[in-house]
Amino acid sequence: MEIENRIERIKKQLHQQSYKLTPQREATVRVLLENEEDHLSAEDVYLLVKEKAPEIGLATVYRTLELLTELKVVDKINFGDGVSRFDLRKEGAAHFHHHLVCIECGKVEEIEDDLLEDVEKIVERDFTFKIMDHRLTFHGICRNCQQLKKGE
Amino acid sequence: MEIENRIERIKKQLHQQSYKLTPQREATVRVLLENEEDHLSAEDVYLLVKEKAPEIGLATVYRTLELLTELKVVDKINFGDGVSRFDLRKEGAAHFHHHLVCIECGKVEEIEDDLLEDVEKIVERDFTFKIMDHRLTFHGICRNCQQLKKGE
DNA sequence: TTGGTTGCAAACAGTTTGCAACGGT
DNA sequence: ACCGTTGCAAACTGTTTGCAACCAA
Repeated sequence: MEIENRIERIKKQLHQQSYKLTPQREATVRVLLENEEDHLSAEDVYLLVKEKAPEIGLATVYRTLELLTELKVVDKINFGDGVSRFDLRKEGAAHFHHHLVCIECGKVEEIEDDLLEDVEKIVERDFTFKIMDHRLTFHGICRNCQQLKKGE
Repeated sequence: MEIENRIERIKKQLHQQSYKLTPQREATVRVLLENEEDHLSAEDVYLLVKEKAPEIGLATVYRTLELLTELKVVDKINFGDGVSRFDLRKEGAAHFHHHLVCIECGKVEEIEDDLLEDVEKIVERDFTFKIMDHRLTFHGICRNCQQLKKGE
């Protein structure tokens, strides 16, 4: 099963830096894996983890998410409301994926395609800037809301 | 003088929506104009405004910045620390400009060029997503820090 | 006199931290 | 016994809100 594999790999990653995959941490990772497309906030993760491990504390979830961010297992993102969201990094993905945020319904869609190769070349050349990562978000109206507006 | 012109224009924009350019608001706008390249946080703005108008309250600054954001005079941005920063929109700029954030020294550089035209066409076509605005940030190492690293 | 605006303080939301207790090695 | 980890509560930070006072039209 895919999930078990990924947990095993994360476990090894933790061990390499002499951290442990405690039950609380495992439960947290499991929630992230099971809701991979969902852009959960720390609070969201907390509530979901609580269903399986009711004794867990919010602080532990925060600490785990911070740890996972350091290990680059997840990315901490921020769509402008004051809330951090956490996104699993795809295996071997060199770059952060992009997001489409609908300003009508708030839905967030992900784009895996690397659209920025050309743009990055230009930036690196013209600004002598060594790019390590990027964040690209489009704000607009999603397919669904476009349909709804037509019917108005 | 350039600044006076821009204030005059913002004043008109406010009046059109029956808001007033009060002394506090003017002082706030002035600070933004005088620190145009600086990506100030609300707190930053507050401290700078206080030098000229010591009686102003933090809440007023927040309310003014919110108002200016609504009017699209400024853009509210967010580089991942928990702080909102405010950036004057260039006159007539259809799109938000881009940023280069240096992960060594924290400096933020701006790019005015619209690099995303082609990418946007692809996204609008492939995802049926009507793009209204975008945010693009590159994280990496700036010219300066690259030099410093060479010398190590 | 009305309605937008202000300053202050209190409230709030998300996040972090201090600390004593816990648990595996 | 040690040391990383946990849960809890308190602290903190950035932001928002309620409200009485204010001020220009």
